[in-house]
Amino acid sequence: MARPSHAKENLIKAAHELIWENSYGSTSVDDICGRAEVRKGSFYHFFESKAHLTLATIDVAWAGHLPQLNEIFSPLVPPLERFRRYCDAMLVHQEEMSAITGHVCGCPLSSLGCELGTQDETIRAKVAEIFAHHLRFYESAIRDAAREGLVDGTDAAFKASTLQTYIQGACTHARVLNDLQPIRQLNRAILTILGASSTFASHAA
Amino acid sequence: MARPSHAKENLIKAAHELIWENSYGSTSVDDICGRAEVRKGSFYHFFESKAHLTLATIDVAWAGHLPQLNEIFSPLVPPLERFRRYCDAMLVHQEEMSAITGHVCGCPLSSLGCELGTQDETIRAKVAEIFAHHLRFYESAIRDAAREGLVDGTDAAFKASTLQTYIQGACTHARVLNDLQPIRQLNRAILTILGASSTFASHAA
DNA sequence: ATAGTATTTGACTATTTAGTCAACAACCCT
DNA sequence: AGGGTTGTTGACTAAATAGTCAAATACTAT
Repeated sequence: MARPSHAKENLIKAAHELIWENSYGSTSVDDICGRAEVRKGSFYHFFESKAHLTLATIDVAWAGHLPQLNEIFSPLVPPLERFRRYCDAMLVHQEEMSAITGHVCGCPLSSLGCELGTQDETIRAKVAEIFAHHLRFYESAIRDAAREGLVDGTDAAFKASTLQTYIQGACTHARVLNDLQPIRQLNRAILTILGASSTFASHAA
Repeated sequence: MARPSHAKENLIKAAHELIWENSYGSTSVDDICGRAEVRKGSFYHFFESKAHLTLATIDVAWAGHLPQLNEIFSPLVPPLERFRRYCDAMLVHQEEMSAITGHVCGCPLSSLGCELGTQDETIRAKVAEIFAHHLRFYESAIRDAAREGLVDGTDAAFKASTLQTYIQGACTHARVLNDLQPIRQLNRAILTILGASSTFASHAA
């Protein structure tokens, strides 16, 4: 063993930020090394390529995100409030990024998956896999809401995937419009899609 | 006047295809020239830069798309059928692209806007402007549907923007999953969002 | 202390990139 | 027919790009 180093994590953090804020294509290895304050030799000591670093970036981001999802979508939380908290957290997150970068950045996974979806199958598949995980949180919240009579429970799987598509759309749209409005409307739209009256939203709050 | 040429339109067509199928960042000027069978000198005779060509690409695509929108969303078409036709046309289009390229390609405008949203303000603004045009078609269809008692007409503007967000999400999601399913479910989801029973869908068909 | 190992470094290559330019060629109009 | 204008060409530059490598360095475990 030798020489403790933060280079690897610095590179992952820098890559995540730069790709999220800009894009995969416009972020060079030199850019990443620059922000991470790591020389290029070290980059290739830890990662085979830019694509491999990007995969690591996704893994690390997901590992950091999962505990939050588990907390927000805990079965102890009333089902519709899960969505409310989820939307709140997303808005806070987007507002922070917007304040830092001067742009609405949207969902890093979504943007990356969209950009590379047709080009890098490994990255596309990993993004898709993480989306599949999200779907389970939505679906279980919908079923719990149905059990409490808050929403219609028929076809929870379809409703969950509709929600996911919508959430992804809100992130993309917010980025394109450079406007947080779609994120602000997220919870209201989710309730509309679920067929729960928007009264539930304020009630849960 | 001198020498009629197809170089300009060939370049626009090639750029549109390559950027849609891959991405802006991974499409080089040489790639575009290659597919258009035009030499690079000619490229720069017609366009200042790759970004300028991309803007032209958006303009031309929109000019070609507008007549179809006008037809599909004609006030002579029953309002909910407008959405059905719109979804049908989108599915056909996506299936074609998928057959040609081997990938689900999603919405070229959406992908481009997402990729460049934080980097090229001119392109972002143009994409946003075209989205704003689309919104009017949705909104007017919703109002017409409300007048016929097919949907609840309160907050047509909110419902239209919810639809747009959803549609954009479906395109992005389909691309990331490399699966046409979100597009196939589009009409059903739209009816759900509008609060029209899905019976209307088959009725309209 | 020091041996061994993981990390760091900066200089290096080879390729790709956007963009330039001056000479040349084809067409339309008169 | 031929002049003027527009389009074409390919060779050119300069910068950016991903990725390599051998030598140097700093830490840890013994």
